Amino acid sequence: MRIGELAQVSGTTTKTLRFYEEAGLLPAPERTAGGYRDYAPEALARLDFIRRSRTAGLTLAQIREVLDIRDAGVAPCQHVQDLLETRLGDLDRQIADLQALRHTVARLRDDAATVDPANCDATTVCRYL
Amino acid sequence: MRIGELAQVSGTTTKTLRFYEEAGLLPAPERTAGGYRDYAPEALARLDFIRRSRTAGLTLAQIREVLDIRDAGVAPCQHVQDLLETRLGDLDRQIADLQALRHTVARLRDDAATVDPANCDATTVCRYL
DNA sequence: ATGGACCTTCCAGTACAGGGGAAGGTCAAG
DNA sequence: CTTGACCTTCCCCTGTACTGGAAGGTCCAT
Repeated sequence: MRIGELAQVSGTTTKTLRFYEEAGLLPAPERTAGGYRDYAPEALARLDFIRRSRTAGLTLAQIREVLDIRDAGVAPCQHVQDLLETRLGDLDRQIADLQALRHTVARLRDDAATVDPANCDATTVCRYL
Repeated sequence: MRIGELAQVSGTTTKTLRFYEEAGLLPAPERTAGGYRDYAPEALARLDFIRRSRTAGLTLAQIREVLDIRDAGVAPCQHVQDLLETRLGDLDRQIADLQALRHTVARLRDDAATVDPANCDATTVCRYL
């Protein structure tokens, strides 16, 4: 399978595939006589895994970790569980931070909405922020 | 006031102050005979505004917009209200996205937790993702 | 044999908000 | 007079996940 075809069936781009290879997420494939990359069908499953992992919010570095463990011949299940657990903690923290920020911004907006703009003057920057 | 002192009282760094000047957030200050930046006390209020705006999640580009309006002699109140409103919408969307992702990841983790790792084999990447 | 689609490598840039460090100038104290 | 703290400009680097484009090679049909 050539790179363009793999890009199409995996729903990505040739640029991304070369980038993943460079980044150590995809093994370097065989080459044809003419120097073209020639992917084995397994590459698609690997790309699906990468896509699903990205959807779960894992970084490429984290995905590479999992793939490296698998490539070493070990089932990465425990590592994946740990990663998901960590990711869940990150998400909870991130959501809590954003909600706190939302309260702050909502408060600022409410304050700003109750004031007659005619009372503003340009010499101070802006008292709402 | 020299740059190091302003950095200290504003709780930032000299690098950041030069960067803000370069980015158009801080006006170029006077220079001493020796070529040192010599800030007027007003710079501190401006930096406080920038800090508060950053805390509210505004980007430097958005803050620059507000400051430009003010520097043109117009009270930027309405603009600030609009920005805060937009920012609130962004936050709501971002929080909703993260919560959806949290559900997905929690589901993945729960699935992963109920399975005996001994049943995993290394030939597939990992069926949890 | 030639056109066009596809591929190759390599270099550079995107957005964000600065940080690191070199080479050199300034200023006050000792 | 020299030391040390502070300042100047300059350019490159950080991390994330790609994206764009140039110059050139390959392959297949016409």
